Amino acid sequence: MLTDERYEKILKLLKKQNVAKLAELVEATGASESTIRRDLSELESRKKLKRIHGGASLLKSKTDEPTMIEKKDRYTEEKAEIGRRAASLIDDGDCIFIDAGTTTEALLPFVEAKQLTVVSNGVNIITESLAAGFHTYGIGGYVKSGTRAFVGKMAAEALMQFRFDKAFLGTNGIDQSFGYSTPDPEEAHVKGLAINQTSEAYVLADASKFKETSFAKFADLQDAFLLTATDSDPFLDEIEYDTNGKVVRLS
Amino acid sequence: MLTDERYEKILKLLKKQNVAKLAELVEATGASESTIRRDLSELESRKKLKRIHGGASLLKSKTDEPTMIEKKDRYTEEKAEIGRRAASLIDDGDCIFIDAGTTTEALLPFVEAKQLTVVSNGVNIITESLAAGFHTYGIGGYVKSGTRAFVGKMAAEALMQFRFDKAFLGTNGIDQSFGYSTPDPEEAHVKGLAINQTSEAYVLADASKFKETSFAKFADLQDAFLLTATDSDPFLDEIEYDTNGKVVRLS
DNA sequence: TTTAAAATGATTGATTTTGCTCGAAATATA
DNA sequence: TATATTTCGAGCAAAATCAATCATTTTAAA
Repeated sequence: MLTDERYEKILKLLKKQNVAKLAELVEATGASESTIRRDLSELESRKKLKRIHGGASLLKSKTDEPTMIEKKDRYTEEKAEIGRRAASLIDDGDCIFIDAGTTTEALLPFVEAKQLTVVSNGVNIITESLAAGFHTYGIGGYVKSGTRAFVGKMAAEALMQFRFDKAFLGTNGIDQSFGYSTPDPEEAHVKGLAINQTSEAYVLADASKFKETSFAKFADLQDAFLLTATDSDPFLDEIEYDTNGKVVRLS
Repeated sequence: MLTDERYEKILKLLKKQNVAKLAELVEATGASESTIRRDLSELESRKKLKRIHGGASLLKSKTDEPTMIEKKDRYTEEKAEIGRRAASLIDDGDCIFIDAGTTTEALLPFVEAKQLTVVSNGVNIITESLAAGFHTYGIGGYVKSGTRAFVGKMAAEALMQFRFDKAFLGTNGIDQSFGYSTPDPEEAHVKGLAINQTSEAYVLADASKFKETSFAKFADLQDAFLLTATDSDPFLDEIEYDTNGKVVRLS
């Protein structure tokens, strides 16, 4: 049995069972314990699986979503300030789009408007908006497990049916030449469409996103206002100069 | 039994029952009391559950609405049994529709399939399906605040783009002449469409729905299988006779 | 064919996990 | 309140698993 062949078998069995005991893998491959141990070490370093005492398990843990929860804890202060500022832009009776993500999630708690129509591609946002008592629309489509955002063709088509007064978007990178970007092209597409459908677009970002580029660009800097938690940052000044004032400052 | 396997089992059982006694967990895993105690300590420190004297309980997430929780408490046993039965109908690789509502929410915890595609009009269902690691689609549209269900024209159009192996629906009334009905015509419309798009439709209902009629009819009794928690009820026999066997009995 | 390199399987001592026991703490019962 | 029962946590020894090592086999290269 070739080495790669064993790797295949191990991963296949794992996918089937989620976890596998060392003895099971020995049985399935016909190799010795030592070899399987070495295989597991190798596959672990390749990020294909996780070794556990007595065997191995798949990486993706089905039940928990550490990314969302962990992310939420960080930068809480800054995000709250961003949310506060964004909320102050909203008028009673507005029809707004709120992007999926943790930064945009900080917006709704600060909204003062009594009457508001919220459209979102984020499951978490939808839940919050309902709890706040606003008229709420979700765009449909495939739901990404990480960010819990609707993406894909269905999401895009549904989005085309709306027009917004304001759109609030998250981002993963802001770069002077590459513009706004995010890791997933599918999500980037939805963000881009949202910007097309709105009168005013705002990108909400904390300082960790400055001068970063991600895989998929969704807008030029000119296409949206940049909204951050601070008023004085040299990077902000540069952006403001480049875009003829597309930066939100606290008035 | 591997450590991670036990963790999974413990959490799964907890999700199913909300609380679990130590003895139950010992029974379910085959491990000793000491080991389960150690597992619970570990899982508690990971914030996955809360230890209580005699066992463990879920820690309630603040995103759940109080109204939802209250409703959940009632008929819990019966709903769990309905969920169990419905889940047993699902095969690996199926593509299923799950209706919004509390009764249908009891389905997912019992699903054993590894690979499953879930389409739903319920925000709560979408969240659960994601947590369970399934491929998840949401139909879009206006979100009703009470049931947190997508409704309206957008929802209907989105639904038309899918075909299901099985559809699981909730209802508010089952009547021999009026068929299946629910209070909101908008929701009724979506339910009706879902039935059109599926090979097999199942209506999940507890005994409180028998001989009730609600405002808006969404299907005739012949259009779907009736799935309840019991096998012996005179009303079931009548339905079965009227519909030529459209009642699911435990086999 | 010869030689070097890589992979394998067995062995061994170290480490981790497990189940049991027992006194303490919490809960239920009288 | 007092007493009985259950549950808990810590310590310990047995069992399972692990990482490291080394001799042997297989593979590749010269």
